[in-house]
Amino acid sequence: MHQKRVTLADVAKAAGVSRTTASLVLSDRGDELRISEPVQHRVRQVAAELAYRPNAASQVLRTGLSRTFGFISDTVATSQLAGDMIKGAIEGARRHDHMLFIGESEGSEDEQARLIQAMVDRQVDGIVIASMFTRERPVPSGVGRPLVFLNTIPTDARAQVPVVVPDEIGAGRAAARALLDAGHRKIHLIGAGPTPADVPPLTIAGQERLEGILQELGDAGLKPASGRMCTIWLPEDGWQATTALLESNVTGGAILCFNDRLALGAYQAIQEAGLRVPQDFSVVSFDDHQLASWLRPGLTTVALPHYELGRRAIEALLAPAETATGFERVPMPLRARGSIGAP
Amino acid sequence: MHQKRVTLADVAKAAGVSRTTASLVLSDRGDELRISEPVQHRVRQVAAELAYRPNAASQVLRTGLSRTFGFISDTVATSQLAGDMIKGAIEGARRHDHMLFIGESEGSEDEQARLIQAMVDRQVDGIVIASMFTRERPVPSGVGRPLVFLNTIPTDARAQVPVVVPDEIGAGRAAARALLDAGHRKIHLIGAGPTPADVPPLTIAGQERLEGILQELGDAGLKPASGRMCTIWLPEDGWQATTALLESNVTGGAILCFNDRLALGAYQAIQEAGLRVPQDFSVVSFDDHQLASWLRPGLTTVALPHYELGRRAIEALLAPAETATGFERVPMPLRARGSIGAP
DNA sequence: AGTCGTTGCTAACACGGTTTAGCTCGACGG
DNA sequence: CCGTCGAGCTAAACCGTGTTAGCAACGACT
Repeated sequence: MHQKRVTLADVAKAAGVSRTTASLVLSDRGDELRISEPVQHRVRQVAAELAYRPNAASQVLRTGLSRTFGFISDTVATSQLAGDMIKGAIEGARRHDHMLFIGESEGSEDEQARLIQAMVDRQVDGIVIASMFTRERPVPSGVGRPLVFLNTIPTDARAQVPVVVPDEIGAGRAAARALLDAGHRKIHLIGAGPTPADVPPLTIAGQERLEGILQELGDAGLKPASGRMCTIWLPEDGWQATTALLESNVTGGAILCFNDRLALGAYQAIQEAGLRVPQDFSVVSFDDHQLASWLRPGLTTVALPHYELGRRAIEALLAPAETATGFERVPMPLRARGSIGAP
Repeated sequence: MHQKRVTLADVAKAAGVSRTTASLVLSDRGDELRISEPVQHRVRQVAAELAYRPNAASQVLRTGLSRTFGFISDTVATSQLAGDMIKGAIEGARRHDHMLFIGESEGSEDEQARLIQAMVDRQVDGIVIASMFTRERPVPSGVGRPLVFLNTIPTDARAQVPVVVPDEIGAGRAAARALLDAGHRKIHLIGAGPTPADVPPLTIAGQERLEGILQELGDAGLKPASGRMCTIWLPEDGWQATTALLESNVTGGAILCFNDRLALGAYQAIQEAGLRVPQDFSVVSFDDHQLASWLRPGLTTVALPHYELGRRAIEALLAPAETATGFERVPMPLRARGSIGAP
């Protein structure tokens, strides 16, 4: 049972003014439209006493603005990464006094279209289309609302959609630099490399991380000591690649993994071989998964700024349409822990 | 700029009927109110041709129903657990053709009240109040919409709120039974115990898991071989407790950890002592964190059914008010992996 | 022939706000 | 004494749908 809500008409009646006046006062246009101070005060007081709350549906209907955003991701669950991204989006929305609709397309274009439709029906003020792993996707057409791609690159380069992505190239450089700074010259790659062609398909993150790594090593006149491409980046794959590395008579040096899960596998392989991090091998990776701080020693990793990504995507929705095009690359900060030692 | 939407009036005009007729046909009340078949057909066809979509704001205003739920959690980010719970809630909402608002209170009652207010303003059809770790909380008053507590217990027991929680007692029994079935008699607890009083404050999960464990052991005429309470359940704490256990001259047996993170710490301590899972120690725990499948050997754990929890909370919102009271305990299934061996 | 019931549709109001156009009244200038 | 102007407020239209009451036409029955 909904107890009956207090309406604007109730407030107006109790304050002895017209609905118009009450509306003007409560939307802070009282001065602009010359409502006297005493009347304004009375209206506000009555509204507070009655605990008046405007009916959002009615405001949406009239103004076309819902103070609501939509956030569609392809997968929410695969990683807690998503959680942080959503958290950032919620915070971004909150700052602008908006609420957030959330939806999950599970990678299906049809389901995504359905969600966009449902959101547009509800007059959202903008939609963020997010992916949990960086990849290319077509831009949905005819949405009629501001759109932002998050962690996703439009297939059609001409499409005028603002894009927010992590700076993976910078991250690659940062990871390599961390090892170089510690004095390492023999750097083994786990997950991709050693040449730019050795990258798992469809993953832009892998491609760009490798690009950054090769740049930074190149600047120091170096190349990777070795590289092992993994099609999938789970701990098991990291374990296999690292075990293979150890069996090739490598007993020390630096290992650069393309994500934290591969690094977990590397830790396991190193420990099972009776070797130690960081005394025998220095390890560095990407993502800053929760896991990284749990390992012994703590894993040094270049963090995916999920919270920032979510927040900035919402901000991008609100940018004026002219500004709102082109890429925003969010920096990926290095989280130094205990996994890097001297060579 | 929004291109102008097609309205019901446009459809009616194009089909040569009144708005009323169009409305009746499109809300499937045409037969009931005797609109002839040819007219119905024409209206539907025209609506499809014009890609007519009803304006949700207007429907909400008229009917008071928004086909929208709210989901408020105290923390989204701490764990990917939240991700699955949200995923379940989204799926539950989708099944009933609803959208989901999401909000995060960060544990603040004020912020929670603000979110509830904003959602009620938007005429949500119900609100789920979720917590990421089971605990007690007061029931917000005067919401005027269906409410469900998820993973949270009302402080005031008389409060008539449906509650959806995981069956932690059953989980405790299942974990203990898994070890008993493998033949273990010496079972060491990490995180809580050995007596019911040895539980970290404010955690209902800990209390109930312990209760289940003690019940199951009691049924077999046993007591825990030892127990170490940890105020916080991070890997570091599990490592310390397990290291202490190993230093007390225990060189084998079964370890029952109160969550997967503690179990990670246990793995680390065992490996650093030169011992092995499951040859020297069998390990079992709770949660089924992503981590559990990544460890070597895979960690046997009793899963928190986050997805189910989220889904059922939404279902509970839709249950008729009379039914909608009391607890629903969602079973926690055992995920058997490789961490249990013979004694 | 008049009454009644049925079929097939529509006029008009309601929902709760925002916004535009305009009304009233007193002061003031000519 | 009349016209003008600004201050301070309000009537009424509007957003797009759902819903109630009822109208016109027509055949059936008394």
